[in-house]
Amino acid sequence: MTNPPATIPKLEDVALRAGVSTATVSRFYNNPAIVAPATAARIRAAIDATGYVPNLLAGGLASNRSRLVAVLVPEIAQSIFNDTIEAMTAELSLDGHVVMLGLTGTGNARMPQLIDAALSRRADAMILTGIITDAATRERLRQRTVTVIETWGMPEDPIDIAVGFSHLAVGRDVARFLHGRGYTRPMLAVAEGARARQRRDGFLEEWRNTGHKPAVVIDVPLPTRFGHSRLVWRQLAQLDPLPDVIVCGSDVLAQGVMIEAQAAGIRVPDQLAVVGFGNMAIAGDMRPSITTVDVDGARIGREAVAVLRRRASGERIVQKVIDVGFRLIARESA
Amino acid sequence: MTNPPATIPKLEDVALRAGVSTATVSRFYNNPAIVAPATAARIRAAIDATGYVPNLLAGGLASNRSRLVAVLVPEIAQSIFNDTIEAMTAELSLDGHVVMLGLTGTGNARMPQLIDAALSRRADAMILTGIITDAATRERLRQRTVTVIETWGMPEDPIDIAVGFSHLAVGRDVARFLHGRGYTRPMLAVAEGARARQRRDGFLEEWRNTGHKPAVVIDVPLPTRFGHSRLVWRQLAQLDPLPDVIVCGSDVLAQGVMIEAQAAGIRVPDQLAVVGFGNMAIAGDMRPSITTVDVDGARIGREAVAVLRRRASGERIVQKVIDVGFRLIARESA
DNA sequence: GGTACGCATGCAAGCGCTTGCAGGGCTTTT
DNA sequence: AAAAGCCCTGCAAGCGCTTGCATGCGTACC
Repeated sequence: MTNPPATIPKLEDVALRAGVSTATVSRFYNNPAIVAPATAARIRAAIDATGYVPNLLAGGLASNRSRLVAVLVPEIAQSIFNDTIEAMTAELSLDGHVVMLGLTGTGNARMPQLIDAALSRRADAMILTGIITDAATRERLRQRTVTVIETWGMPEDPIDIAVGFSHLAVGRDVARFLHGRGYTRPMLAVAEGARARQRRDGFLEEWRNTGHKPAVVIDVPLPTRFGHSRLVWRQLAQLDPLPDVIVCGSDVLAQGVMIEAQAAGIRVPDQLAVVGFGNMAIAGDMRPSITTVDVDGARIGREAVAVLRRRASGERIVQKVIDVGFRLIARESA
Repeated sequence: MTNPPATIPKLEDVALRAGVSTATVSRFYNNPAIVAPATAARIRAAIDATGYVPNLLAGGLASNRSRLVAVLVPEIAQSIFNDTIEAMTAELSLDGHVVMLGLTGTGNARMPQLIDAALSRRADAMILTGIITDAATRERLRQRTVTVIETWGMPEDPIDIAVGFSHLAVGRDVARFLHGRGYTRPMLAVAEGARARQRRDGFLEEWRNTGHKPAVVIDVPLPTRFGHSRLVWRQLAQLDPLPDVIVCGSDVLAQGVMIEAQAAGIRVPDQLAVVGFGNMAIAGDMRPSITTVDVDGARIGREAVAVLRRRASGERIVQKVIDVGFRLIARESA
C-alpha cells in the first residue's frame, strides 16, 4: 500500500535501477529476444519495483507505429457488426493493438471527422464497415499509407483491401431458394442502406430471371429497430392478395414481423413465410425458427486482422478482395 | 487528383507556408481565440494547401493529454451497455476525444491487460462498466491520476467517480410491485454477474419482508443469450405448482421465456407473468409487451462525460456518486 | 511625450521513447 | 595466435508537437 509516486516513472528510471541504458530497456519491450536473459531479469525486477508503464505516445512518436487500429461502424446499439468488432478486438489485443471505436452514424455522416481522428492519432490501420462511396474520401485515404480494410462488402475497386461477401449474390440465392420452394408472391422489406439495396437488386434480378412477376418492395428506415416491424406489418396486411413470403432485411425485422403475424392469427410459415438476414442468435431460437442467411461476422474480423498481420510482417498483399461467403440456412419459417 | 506527398506534412510545413512560427500554428489548433484573425486565415490556407493532419501522438506527448478515453465493457455482442457507449462516444467526439474500446470478457478476465493498455496510451480517463472488485486493481488505479468512472453500479467507496443506480433497489422495487399485484410464486432467473446478483438479493430480501415464502432462484450463464431462455423454461416447467411469475435478468431472456411459454400453450400473463430488465426496444414491441425496469443507459453515458468535462475545466468533483435512478415500467406481461 | 499595458507572436527547451551505428567481449575458425 | 563473427549493449540523434518566457508593437493613459 505505497503512496502514489510523486512522478510517473519513465524508461530512464527503470534503466537506472537495472543498471542498463534506456535503449536496452526499450529493446526488452520491443524485441525481447535480443536481450540477454540475465539482463532481462534485472529489467523485469526494476519494472516491478518502479511500477513502470510504458508511454506509448512517446513510443509511437519515435517508432511511427501507434498500435492503434481505428474501427469505424455505423452504430453498435443493434448492430450486425458487433461479432466482427468483438473478434477483431480480441485478435488485435493479442498483438498489443487497441481499437479506437468510431461511430459514423447510419448515414455515415460522421465518417470524415472520424477518419481525421484516426489519421491524427496515426492509426496503424483503419477498418471500415461497408464500402465508402464518397470519392473524395476514397482518394484521401488512398494517398495515405495506412492500411484500409473495407469489410462486409465486395467493392470492385477496393481502396486497399476488402473482406466481405457479395450482397448481390445473397439476394440472388434467396430468390432462387424461394422459387425452389414454390413461393410466388414475395414481398421485400429493405433497409435504406447500400448493402441492403444490393441484396434487393440481386433478388429482383434473379426473381425476374426465373420468370416471375416483379416482387413488392417496401423501404424500412435505418437504423433497424424491432419496432419497425410493425410498420412493415401494416403495409403487408394491406396487400391483396397477401404475399406468401416476406424477405426481411434483418433477423430483428423478421422476428418482429413474425410476432405481429402470430398476434394477428396468421400462421407462419403456412400462411406467411418469413426470411431474415444475419443469422443472429434469435433466428435459431425463435418459434418457429427463422430461415435466414448466415454471415460469419467473427470470421470477417479475424480475416481482417490476419491481413493486417501479414502486411505488418512485410508481406505484400496480392489478394485485395477476400470473399468469406455466406450460407442460406433453411429453418422452419420458410 | 494529386499524387501522394513524398512525406507527411508536419506543423513546420504549415508554419513555413503561412509565414508564422510553429508555435502559432499550434495555438491555432489548441487555443484559436488568441491568434489574430488574419493570421488564422493564412494558417487555414496553408493547412488546406498542404493537407496537413496534426500528429496527436506528438501533441499528446508534449501536452500530456492524449484525448483518448478508454471504455471498458464486458462485451458488445448482446449488451445492455451499448446505449451508454453510443452516448459517450457521441459526446466525447464533440470535445475531440476518441474512445478506446476494451472488451474485458464477461468475467472481466482481460481487465488488467486493458487497464495497462489504457495507461500505456495515457488515456485521459477510463470509464468502466460495473464496479471493479479486485482490490489490487482498485489500488493500482487510485495511485494514478487518471479519472476513473465506474458506471452502472453504486459502489460504496468509488475508486474515483461513479455513475449508476442501485441494483439492490431495483430488486426491492420489483418485489414490491409483484407483491402489490398479488403474485405469490415468483421465480428468478439470475445471470451470473455481480449486478444481477444484487438485484436478486434485493428482491429476496424485500420478498421475505413482505411475508412471503422464499422465491425459487435459478442461475443463467453469462453472457446472456436468447437461447438460454430455453434452459430457463425447462427448469420452470418442472416446478409444481408452476410459478405465477418469472423475473428475468434481462429483456432478452424475458422475451425468450415468453416465446417458449406461448409455444407451449401457456398464456402470458394469465398463467405466467413475465418481468424483464433493461427496457430494450423489444420489451415494448413484444406481444404482449414486457413489464420491465427502464435504465437510461444513454444518460449514464452523458453524465459520465459531463463529469469528465467538469474535471477537465478544473472543477473539483465533490459528488462522487451520481445516481441516475431507474423506472419500473408496468406493461402487459405482468 | 513618456510610461504602462495588452495583444500577438517567436524562441527554444523539452515530452519519453526508438533505433542506426559503433564497439567491447566472447567464441569459433584458420 | 590472430582473424573473423556473433551477441549484447550503449550513444545520441531524432520523432513532431506544446508552452513558459521573452519580445515587439500598437494603443491608452496621465
